[in-house]
Amino acid sequence: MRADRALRLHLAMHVPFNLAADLDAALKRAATVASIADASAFSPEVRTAEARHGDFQANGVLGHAKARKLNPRALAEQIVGAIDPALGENYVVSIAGPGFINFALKPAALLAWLRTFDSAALLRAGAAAARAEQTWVVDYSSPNTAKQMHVGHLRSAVIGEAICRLLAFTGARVIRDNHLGDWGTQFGKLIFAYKRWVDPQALATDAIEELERLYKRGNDATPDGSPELEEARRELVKLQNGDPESVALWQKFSDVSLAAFQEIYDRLGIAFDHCLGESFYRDQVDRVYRELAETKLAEVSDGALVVFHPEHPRFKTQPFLVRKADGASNYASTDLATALYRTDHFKADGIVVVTDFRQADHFEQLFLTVGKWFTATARRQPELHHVTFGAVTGEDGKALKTRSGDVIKLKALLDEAVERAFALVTEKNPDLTESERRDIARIVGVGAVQYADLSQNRSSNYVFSWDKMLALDGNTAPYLLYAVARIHSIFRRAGAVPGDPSIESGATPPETPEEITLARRLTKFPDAIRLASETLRPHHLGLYLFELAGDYSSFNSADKVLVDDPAIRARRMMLCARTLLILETGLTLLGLRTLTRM
RNA sequence: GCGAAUGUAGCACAAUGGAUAGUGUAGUGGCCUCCGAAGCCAUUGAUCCGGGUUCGACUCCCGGCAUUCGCACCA
Repeated sequence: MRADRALRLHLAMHVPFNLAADLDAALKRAATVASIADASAFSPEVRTAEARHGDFQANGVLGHAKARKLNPRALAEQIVGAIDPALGENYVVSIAGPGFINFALKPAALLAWLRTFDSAALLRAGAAAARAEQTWVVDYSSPNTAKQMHVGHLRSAVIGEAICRLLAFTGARVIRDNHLGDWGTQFGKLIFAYKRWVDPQALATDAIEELERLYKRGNDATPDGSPELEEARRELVKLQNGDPESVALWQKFSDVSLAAFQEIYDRLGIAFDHCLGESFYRDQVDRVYRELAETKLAEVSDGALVVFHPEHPRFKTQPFLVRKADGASNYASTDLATALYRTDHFKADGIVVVTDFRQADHFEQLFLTVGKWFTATARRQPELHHVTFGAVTGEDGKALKTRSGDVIKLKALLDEAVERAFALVTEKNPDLTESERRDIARIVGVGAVQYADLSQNRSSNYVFSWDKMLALDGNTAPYLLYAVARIHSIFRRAGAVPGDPSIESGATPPETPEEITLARRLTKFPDAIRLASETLRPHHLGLYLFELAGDYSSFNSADKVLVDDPAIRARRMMLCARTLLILETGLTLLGLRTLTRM
């Protein structure tokens, strides 16, 4: 056993995890060896190729030659001639078209890669170099307290969690921070309403529902200019001044809300490290005002403290309002304090905020301000990313508003998804026990909802539709999970454990077209991870997994796994085991749960 | 008014400046005596309009058109 592990470690040192990155480095070395013009500036630009051109292609020769008035084909030949001969053992190298360099993995090289990366730990070890030693804070979900989570809250939670898992897989220490909307003017109205109309019975049975009712009633009862609004404002002042009764009520609202949110998070597989909402920063904004004033970044305009950015076409006149004229803070104040806390306290190298695109101006102004502020005060500069997505709209194209009455609660959405999945699994697999079918329905239903958001990149608006969100055909969670279940089924039938080295030991290199296509796809996993994590766009991984599942299905239809020939059986078992490993690893990275039968 | 995002087959989406723009769904035609047909194979069909940059543009730049959103004390 120990010898076997040592052998695999040895192999891992000699078989690169990310083949594209390895080829890129090899071509740079070759360019130096060949002494091409400006070799140090040569960027090979190796990327995954379309299958008909091989496995990887280098596009960089064209640009390099063009810029220096060289013949691109001749330059390509020069570089290819200087490639380390050892590379030729693994790839068929060719020059095509105006000067593309193509690399096609030989079957033996495919086998070596598949043999080497045979566990989740090795995949993780291969990917973890990208962000080793880095700390990233991810700010996502971030609902307002005293209201239920509705369909509009889904995207931030689902996309944010997938980004957390991708960052962690690529080596980062990830801090999940739920930046709750738990402070502000709405609490004056809520306390006002609570004191008059709370229904203790309702509060005991469904607290968040009752708080939401009270908030709506409080809002309706306090129109502009009314004495009731004045009363609500007095309640807010009492809360802000630390009146014990008010603070106790506010704390109760927060506790009730968090408990309700947690039920949703549990179903989505989300566990926050911190829930540092706006209230957490209420004592930290004075320092922000002081520093922005001292560094002359902020000025007083119409009584408010604002920041302008003279170099920016729009923000030279559109102010970033960091303190209201009445002296109160707003979300710019607390977001600035939040950026400071994440940088100073968490030592963040990167901060990711996941919200809908309507807040793009705010975050652009925030990041510009933070950059100048931290420069002026000689602080570290974390990478700042605003990850946006389109708003959820109704069929009419209008945004679903919180107060419009017909919002869809997240709890109801998940329930409906699970019910639909249950009906489907019952139809497809009536022999399973009800308990098994319930378990499967939870994974398939919730996964379908999660994957609906993760399978597309769109920053355009998301038109809400039950049918679209819960679709079970095509590039969807059920299709991916079905592939997983079928692979498990083969191992059950064979009485074998996926990944057991003894069933793969006699494996020969892939031979049939379907085996080769599948094996080639498996080696592209590192590139999919790289792309998804660098761009903070999980759909790149989702699309890869869908293509992998498709290649597996074709293989599964064309090539029988449990055949008598031991070499063929071993290599097909290995292909099944690796497909399973990468599908399960990838789906987990997207935040989905997987299953063994469905 | 200023600004941003989006615009790809009937519908829904993909394409990190690269080679003949990929997929799903719907349509059409095949495949269950065969490890799970929630599947596989084949096939029809598209870059909003007009310029420009580039060896090469869905992608970058300029000008339109359409949809959605933002723009001083909500978050």
